[in-house]
Amino acid sequence: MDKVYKHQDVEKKWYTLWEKGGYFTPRPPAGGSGQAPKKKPFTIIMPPPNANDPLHIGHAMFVTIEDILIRYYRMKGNPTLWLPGSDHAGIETQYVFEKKLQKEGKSRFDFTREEFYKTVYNYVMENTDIMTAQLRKLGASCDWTRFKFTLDSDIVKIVYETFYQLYRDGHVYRSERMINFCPRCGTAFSDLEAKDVVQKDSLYYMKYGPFTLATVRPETKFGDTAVAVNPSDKRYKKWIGKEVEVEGLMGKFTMRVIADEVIDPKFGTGVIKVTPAHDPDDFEIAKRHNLEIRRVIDFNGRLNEKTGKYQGLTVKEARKVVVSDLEKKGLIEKIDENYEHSIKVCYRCGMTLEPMLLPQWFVKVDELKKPAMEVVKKGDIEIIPKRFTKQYLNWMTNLRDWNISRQIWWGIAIPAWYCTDCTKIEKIGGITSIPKDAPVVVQEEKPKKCHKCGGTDFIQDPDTFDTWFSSGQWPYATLMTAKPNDFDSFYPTSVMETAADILYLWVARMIMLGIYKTGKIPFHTVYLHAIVRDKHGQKISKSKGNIIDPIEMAEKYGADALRLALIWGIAPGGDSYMGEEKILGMRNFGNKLWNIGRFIRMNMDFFEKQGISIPSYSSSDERSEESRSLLQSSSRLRSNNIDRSNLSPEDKKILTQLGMLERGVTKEIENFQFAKAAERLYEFIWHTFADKYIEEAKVELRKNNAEKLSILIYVYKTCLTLLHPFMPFITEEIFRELNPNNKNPLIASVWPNI
RNA sequence: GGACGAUUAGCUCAGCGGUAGAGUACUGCACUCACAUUGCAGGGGUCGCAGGUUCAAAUCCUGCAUCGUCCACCA
Repeated sequence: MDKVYKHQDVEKKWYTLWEKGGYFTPRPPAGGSGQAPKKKPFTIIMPPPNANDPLHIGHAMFVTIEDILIRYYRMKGNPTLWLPGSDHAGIETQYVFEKKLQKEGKSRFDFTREEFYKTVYNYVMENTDIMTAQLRKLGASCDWTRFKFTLDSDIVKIVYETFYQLYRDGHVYRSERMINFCPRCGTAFSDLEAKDVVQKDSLYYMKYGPFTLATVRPETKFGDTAVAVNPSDKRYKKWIGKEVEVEGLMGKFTMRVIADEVIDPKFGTGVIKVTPAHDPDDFEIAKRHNLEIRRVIDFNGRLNEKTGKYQGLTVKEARKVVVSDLEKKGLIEKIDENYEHSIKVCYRCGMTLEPMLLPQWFVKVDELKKPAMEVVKKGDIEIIPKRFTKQYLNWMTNLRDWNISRQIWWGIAIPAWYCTDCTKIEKIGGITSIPKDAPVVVQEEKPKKCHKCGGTDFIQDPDTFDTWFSSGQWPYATLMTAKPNDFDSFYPTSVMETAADILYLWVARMIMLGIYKTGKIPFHTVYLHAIVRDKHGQKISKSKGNIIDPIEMAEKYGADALRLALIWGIAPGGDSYMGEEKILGMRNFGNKLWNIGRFIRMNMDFFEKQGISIPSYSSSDERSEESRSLLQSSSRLRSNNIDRSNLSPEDKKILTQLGMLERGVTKEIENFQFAKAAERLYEFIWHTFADKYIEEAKVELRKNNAEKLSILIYVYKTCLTLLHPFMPFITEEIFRELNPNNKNPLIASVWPNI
């Protein structure tokens, strides 16, 4: 054995051997004679990484955890499937790509939609290759023969079927509602994608006919269609229902005064202007009072032709100009400059979101959420850590209809068609707007003839699906399309392991859609890991410059060291911190492990040269399928050639401790306590086995005590087996060094039976 | 405005009813005989604050403080 473990060569070599050997593909349950009870399949659907960016440390986190589980169950003999994939990540990818275009001085509007789609597709394909190579580097033992992409035609077909079904069942509808629109990204977002930011703004008290009212958005005044007060507000009672005359920037106009319960008399002066087209609350008020809805801001974030000389100004610019003009006219009474409130910004680009009216497709969640809550309440789906159960249920309770249409090109086109003869199609600020009540045909193919007017020209809905609408179907969509019978064999899956911050965005939707489409839960257990932080506990982000590149770390210290460092010292669901020193420490552990192997190998060589035979102490490499039953039925101590009475107290002690370790590690893995399992192994291997037992054994080895060596080999090999899920490469390499003639690699060895 | 989490050794975190733990950092000694990516030895904490329950509390309860996360349509 080399003096130093060379992880670069070893990792590449073994990954190729494993993959070529077909070890990642699920094998039928053991028990050739058909006597052995069939073991339950163990399945994880990999959260598909976005196909637009190389992997970051968070990906390395889920790879580590999932690979530990997968390797463990595979060694236990369960038919084990880990299905990999990648996500087209609509908005994310389009954003990244448009930024790239911007650098080249271009925009998406320089392309036709088809060209754009094709260009992004090629870009994504290139990235996918990088991404899958990186997953391999980290040791992910997933089944590449079943790799799926969210835009694979068979996946898209299933996404469409679900959409048709939802539409037929009345769970999907098209409607005009106030949505969060990002003028820079040019698309609407769901509520979850709108980030709340608290900031200080000016609150303007402006004169408005006989009233003074407070607003932070004077620039929207051109869209006002009423003035509202609280019905019980004595100050304004006499005005309710009356028309008032208001002096404005574009002359005098009249405005109706209405009363609505939502108006807080304590806010400002107790009077508000109602701007239904640009404020969600005002929109609701307008619906109750049948007010006119007048849009004055376009989808490009600029004021439109209804605003006279202000047309073309951005919201920000317009606010300044409008305020200064109002001041000139003496219409501003006072300005509170320290008004603190929260606004919604685009989670992607940080731009202030404009509440806008645009017809959108929605999933009605009322009926979908009921069973999705039930299964969690009843424990059919267990969420780990437990505290997220409450969060999940709470969120579900308050869940509102889900906007699933996005005004972007990169994604799955919505299969809906409108007859151009009986529909008035408008282009507003780069957005194609189709009226909310337009007759729609929901199907994949372009319809031939309009049932209403007989027209033959149709336009497809210009929008694409929210990425989460397709990834929300991932567990069943993948299994229905990967290999024949996969769905029957592996659905519902065992564990959904993912980051805690997408519990709502993704997990909740998978549960709702999974139950709706298949009648079954998509997975039994949800295991949520928290975010990886840097060594100071800071959130990792590009802007902070504290990025830890997992691939760089794996190249420097080895994937094994990185993997162990990632799960080291964290409670389930607790935040993980990651510093280079930690990886270094784990690399050192690997070095220790390697040197124990060298020590044993050297002694084996020495004994063999002397012609001393080493008794076999039931080594795990010989646990073939045939010997499995033997192992299951009898104690390993009795199944070997060692006379138990010869064991020294130290031997008995180490074997007892080893037994405890086997039980401990097994229990911890099954309880998702990976850090505990790893710590037990670390402690035993280094401080119990190496520091104490081996040191004591040296005396006996010098006396050519072959039985001592056989116990060393046995304990060590067992450790390698137990450690394999955590550090697959180095354990596999040492294992081979100790058994050069054994064809059966450690990845296919049998987990110690307990 | 709600909900949840955190507060333990210089740093990052485990422990969650029974004599304070890990990694890392630090100090001293030790390199022919597996490993200096090492070994041996050691220093370092009234476990955020204040009450309470208990024979016994980092650990359970109550309140407070600070930090963080999520949720919520308030102009």
